[in-house]
Amino acid sequence: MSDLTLDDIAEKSGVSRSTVSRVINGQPYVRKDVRERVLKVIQETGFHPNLAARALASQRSWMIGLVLPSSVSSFFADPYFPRLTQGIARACNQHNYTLGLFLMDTPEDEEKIFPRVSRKGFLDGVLVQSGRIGDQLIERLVKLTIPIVVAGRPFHDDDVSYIDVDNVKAAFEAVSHLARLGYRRIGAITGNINSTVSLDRKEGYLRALLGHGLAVNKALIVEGDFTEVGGYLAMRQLLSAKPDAVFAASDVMALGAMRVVREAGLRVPEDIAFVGFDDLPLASLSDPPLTTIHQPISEFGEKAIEILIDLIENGIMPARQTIMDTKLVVRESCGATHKMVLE
Amino acid sequence: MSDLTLDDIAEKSGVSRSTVSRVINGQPYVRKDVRERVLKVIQETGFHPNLAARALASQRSWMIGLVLPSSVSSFFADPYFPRLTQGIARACNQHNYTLGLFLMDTPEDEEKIFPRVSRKGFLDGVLVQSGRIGDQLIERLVKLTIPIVVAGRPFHDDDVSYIDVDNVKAAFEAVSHLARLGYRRIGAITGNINSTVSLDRKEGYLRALLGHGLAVNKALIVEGDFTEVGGYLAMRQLLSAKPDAVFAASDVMALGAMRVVREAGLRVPEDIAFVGFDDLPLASLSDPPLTTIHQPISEFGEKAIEILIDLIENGIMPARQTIMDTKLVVRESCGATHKMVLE
DNA sequence: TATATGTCTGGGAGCGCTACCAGAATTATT
DNA sequence: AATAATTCTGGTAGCGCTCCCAGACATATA
Repeated sequence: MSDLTLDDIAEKSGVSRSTVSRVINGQPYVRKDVRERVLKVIQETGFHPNLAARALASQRSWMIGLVLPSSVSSFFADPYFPRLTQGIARACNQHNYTLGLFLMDTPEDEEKIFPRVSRKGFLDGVLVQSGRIGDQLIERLVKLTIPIVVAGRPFHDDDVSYIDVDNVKAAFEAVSHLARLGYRRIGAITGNINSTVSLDRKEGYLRALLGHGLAVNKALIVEGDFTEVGGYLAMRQLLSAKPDAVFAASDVMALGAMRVVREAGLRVPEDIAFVGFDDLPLASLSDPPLTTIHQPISEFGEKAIEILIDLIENGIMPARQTIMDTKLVVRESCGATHKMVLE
Repeated sequence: MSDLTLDDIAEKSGVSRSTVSRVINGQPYVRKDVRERVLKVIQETGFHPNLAARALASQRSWMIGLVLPSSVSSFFADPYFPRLTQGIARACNQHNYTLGLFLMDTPEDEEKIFPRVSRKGFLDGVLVQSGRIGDQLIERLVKLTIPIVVAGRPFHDDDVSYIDVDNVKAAFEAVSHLARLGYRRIGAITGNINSTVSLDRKEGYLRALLGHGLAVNKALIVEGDFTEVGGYLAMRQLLSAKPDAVFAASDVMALGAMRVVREAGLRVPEDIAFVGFDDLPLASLSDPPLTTIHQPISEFGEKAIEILIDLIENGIMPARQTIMDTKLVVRESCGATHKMVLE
């Protein structure tokens, strides 16, 4: 198809290569009729400039890398990441960037991919998902001079631009909601405790207990791993501590946990109430519908890309932190409607 | 970091740029000690060749595009696609290709992205997800001379390399299994009927009925859309036709459908048996565990990439069709174990 | 009319590689 | 020892763009 070059188009439209370049890049200083003539030739021939050549000459690839570290293995177990990816892809399209996907399965993958990400002139910027404690990847990437934005608060957040939701506050609200409904033995199923998300949500849980004069009971806190199975296993453990309500750090885990309750012959929310986190479409479809924290996942991705592009196009500025809002969505699993009916 | 060029490395190791290039690309005709010397300098400096320059000079970008047409809107609704993407990403890493993700939300996106995909010298090859009938995208891509592999049988399958599972056979087996268990009123929840997957699975369903002397009843066939909500709605419609078993064209739809059964106060499999399709992790965790057709999703993606790379590296050969095997996984939702206990 | 200011256009250098070619150095063959 | 074959190395010409500069042309200002 487009084996044509700028010179071919130049010749066909009787101008110089420079002028064609100007037309293609929408630059000023081209007479109107000339511009139209060139545009017409481009249209007719179906010409598209060679991106490799453009990237080499302009030192810009118009490509953004999305890096998902191997430590975040739940990518495809948790619908969160596909949704995030979707938001990111949409934003990239909108801004005419191509999205490169760097999905790492294993730490060895990381070694293999790192050079590719770090090559100068290959990526204009990188969006990295925050991983687990001790993960060196982000720090290594930050050391390169390449523009970078982290999705989710990284452990060393000094001097790194990142975007996150206020997990502490969100969890605080979720658990406070349960406390206000009168639950006294509120359990928690956390995510893998080696990530900031998990730590922050746990922190919110603890603060809420404190704020409502409830004692912290270690037996009521179990670590999950953001998967349904993880939620299931955690809940089996939690059951013996006899919680009257449970805050799960993700909807998927809440669903797994609720399965345990059902299998034990107990009811949600009458015997054990639940609040989840994410507000995936699943949440409103579960039985009973799940009360949860709504995260604007897709917008989160879009915003992340916008920040990154700003960084790319307007240079390195002091690292910027962006915190997005969440919202408690009350459905039936927390027993709020149930309780109101009773009163 | 790597603001270095080949010439810098050449100078530092006292050889010419050509020799360094040979070393980097593992070409022969470099004296052993020279090679080692150069390698050492590369290591020490952390040099990585500029990919844009390499792509321009060699006319190879080492980049593969994964194109998901807007008609496949269920990218994040259905865990199938994330899993597929994972397999694809893994294979790309393994073969040192970078994966470009072209996720189209709307038909307008398609217009915007198409030029980017078709640009000569930008992508070495394209893997496209088969879309819906009338979707022009694949045909447009095929017209370009770029190597292309379609995931899922396209409508016009002449002269296009594609990879798929034998959906007809798989559905046939699933439904035959139900028929053998003695169910007589076997319903079907199909996918959007404008795609080959859906048509093929429906075809398999019909053939199985035929093969077991069961009448085809239009009221027992309802169109879904591969989402849980779609399955839910389809089942509500299906319920009045009083099926004793249902074949759902995806696990996710089966799950939605089973929810209807539960809400109607009926039991699975005693009142209505179910067989799904995909064998997602969800399937073994549902209540009851779902009998389903196992697809090797991740391997499917890997195989697709391998075919594409072969196409890229060894030139255009006659279009190749690859069909992968599926397997019926019997769990409890079909009532097989239940029936055996009764007998 | 002469000069300044602004608008338009083409030429040429260069981005950092690969690939080809010619010649030097080394080894094998007569 | 002379020649042929092979291994090794550097020089050079692009790949297809962008970007800068100089000059042509058009319009505004004195």
